Amino acid sequence: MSGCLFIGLFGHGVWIFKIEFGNWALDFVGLLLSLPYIKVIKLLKYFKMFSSQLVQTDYQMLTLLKRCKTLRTLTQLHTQLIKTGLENDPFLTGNLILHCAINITNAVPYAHSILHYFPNPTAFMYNTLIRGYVESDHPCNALITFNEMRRNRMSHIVCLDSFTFAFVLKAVANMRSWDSGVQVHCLGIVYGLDMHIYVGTTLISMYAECGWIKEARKVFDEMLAPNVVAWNAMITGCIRCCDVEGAEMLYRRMDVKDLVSSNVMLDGFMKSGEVEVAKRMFFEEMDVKDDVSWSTMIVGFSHNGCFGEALDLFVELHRVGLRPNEVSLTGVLSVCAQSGAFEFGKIVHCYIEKCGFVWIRSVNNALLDTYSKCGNIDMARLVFERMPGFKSIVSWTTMVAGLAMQGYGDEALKLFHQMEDSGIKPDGITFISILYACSHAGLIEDGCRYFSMMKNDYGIEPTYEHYGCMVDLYGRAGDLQKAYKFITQMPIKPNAVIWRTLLGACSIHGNVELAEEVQLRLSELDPSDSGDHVLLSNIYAVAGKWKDVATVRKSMTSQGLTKTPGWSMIEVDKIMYSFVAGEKDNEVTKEAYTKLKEIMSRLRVEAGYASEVIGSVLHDIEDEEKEDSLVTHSEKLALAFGMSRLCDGSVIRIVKNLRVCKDCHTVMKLVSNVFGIEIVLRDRSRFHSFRNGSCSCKDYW
DNA sequence: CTAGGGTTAG
Repeated sequence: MSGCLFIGLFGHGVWIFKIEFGNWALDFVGLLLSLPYIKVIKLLKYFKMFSSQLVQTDYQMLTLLKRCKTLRTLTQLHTQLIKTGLENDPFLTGNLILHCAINITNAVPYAHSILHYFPNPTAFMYNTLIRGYVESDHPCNALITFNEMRRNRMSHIVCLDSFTFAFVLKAVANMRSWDSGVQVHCLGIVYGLDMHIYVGTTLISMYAECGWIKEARKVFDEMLAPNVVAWNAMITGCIRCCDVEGAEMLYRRMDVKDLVSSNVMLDGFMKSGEVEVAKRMFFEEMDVKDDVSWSTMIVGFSHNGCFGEALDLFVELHRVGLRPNEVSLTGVLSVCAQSGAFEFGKIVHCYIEKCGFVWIRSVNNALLDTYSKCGNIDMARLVFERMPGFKSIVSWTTMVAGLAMQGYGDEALKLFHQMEDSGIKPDGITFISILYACSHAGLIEDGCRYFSMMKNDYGIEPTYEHYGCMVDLYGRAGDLQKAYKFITQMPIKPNAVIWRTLLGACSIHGNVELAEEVQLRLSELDPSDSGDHVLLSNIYAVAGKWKDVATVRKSMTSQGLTKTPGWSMIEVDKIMYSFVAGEKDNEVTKEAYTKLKEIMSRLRVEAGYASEVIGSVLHDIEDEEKEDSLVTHSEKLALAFGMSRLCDGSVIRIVKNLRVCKDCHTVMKLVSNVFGIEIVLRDRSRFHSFRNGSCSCKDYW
């Protein structure tokens, strides 16, 4: 109260005074108020001279404080404060809490203890502490602190302000707990702070984050004078709730647009899959672009599977003289991971080491994922072990998933226990990796145990993906009846993906009868998925039921469904080459075919290979079908091309978008033996490492 | 000495 009056009376000069001495100076205000204006100014001058020593100590302390990088050095400084009797200085203690809660990792509880022992904590201290909890692992502590603050307010110690509400609302948004959000909103109204522009903007973000777009819109519409930031928050909210059209309408209505608005729209178009709109109408038209615009585009391309465009833009970014930031780096690494661009990934890794990005966790996690998805588990392990600072849940889960994909089921489970020991709590995605590890390594009992552990010990509600893993676990192992029973007993209605998983298992184990029943369910849920029809027709083909094959294919044609074209990619000299089955009219493919011919004849002579497709079984299929079955799969072409181009001793790494077929799998095994080379093939479901005539999947995939 | 809107890995 006195502070407000003081500022009101003397304006600017006093404001400087306040900055220099902090809240601590307010104690003097009450004394000064009773004196005439001129005398106050004089007094102030004397006071400044007199207290310059003190100010000196304050600044020294502040400088020291900023140098503290760890909790250890900070506690030393705290001790120093206590020894010199400065511990009751609200300005210094406030800064101590700020530094502790914001700049030092995992030190928020310590900050809280400082506040706890401070006789009359200021609003600044509370606000800072709440702010610290927002980004912590437990944002709910922000709410607890908020309530503590309110209790103290009852005894007239602190006053809630707009900062308080802004931070608390952010915590609520991070927790996605809309009921607390509504409560805090109500309190904001009680305190008359809901119309504050900062609080209002945070309210919009909070509601949108929790999926309450209507409420967000209401706050926005009721704002007296929404500024650009508020508009941007509203547009972002629409995009979060998948309403790109609404976002675009708002964007067009804006009087003042800044760069952020355009970046939000870029992201919106990318998220809704409108890559061309983002590129042509926005990115290329923008007068001013910053690093966020570039990273948004690279990440957007990556999410939409436009790998070539993402890499081009990354190179372009260099060409125009800009430097990639951590976000564009994670984006480009994600492209390498998805496409298996191992060599390109290694170059990005060098850059990361050289430019000091190794300290950023998100970059490290992306790097880990890249090596793991490029089939180089040793490099992935290295990145994981050398990761600076603590390993986040993403780091652990990525490593577990990587091991699982390569078939190291036991090691994946061991790592999971290490993660628990290190105090990191697994979440739903961690369990997907664990269940995946179990199903791909044939660890059925373990899988069941982890599934119940997830529900009972961790209270994680299984999603479709978890159920899918379980169906896969039973199905892959050949217990189709158990898999079927599991589906019928699921507490949620099984979706197409679940049934599709069972269909896949039917295909592995050649169960025509169950496959037909599953197909019936699928035709109700998702009749237009060409993959299902292809799978069913393959099951018929293996069983020799050629008439049924023809029926399925005919019904596909009449529905206008076409088979998803299979592609395979291989990297040679940092260039990605992609092969599509049946394509013949370019030099690269011709080269691949020539080499393949040579390879296959050597396999026939030296390993007695005979194609599983060519033979008597084919005479029942129509001509078109025959041709389709005889078309060389893309992975064989990629293999041949790699063998023709890559030097001896290098590993052949191929990425395929669909699952590898049995014939290609056999060919790869034989090639690894006859030619003495190593092949790493990543298909849609897992990794296959071929060496000395056998595969790491032990023919279990 | 604090604040609201944009891109980040599993």
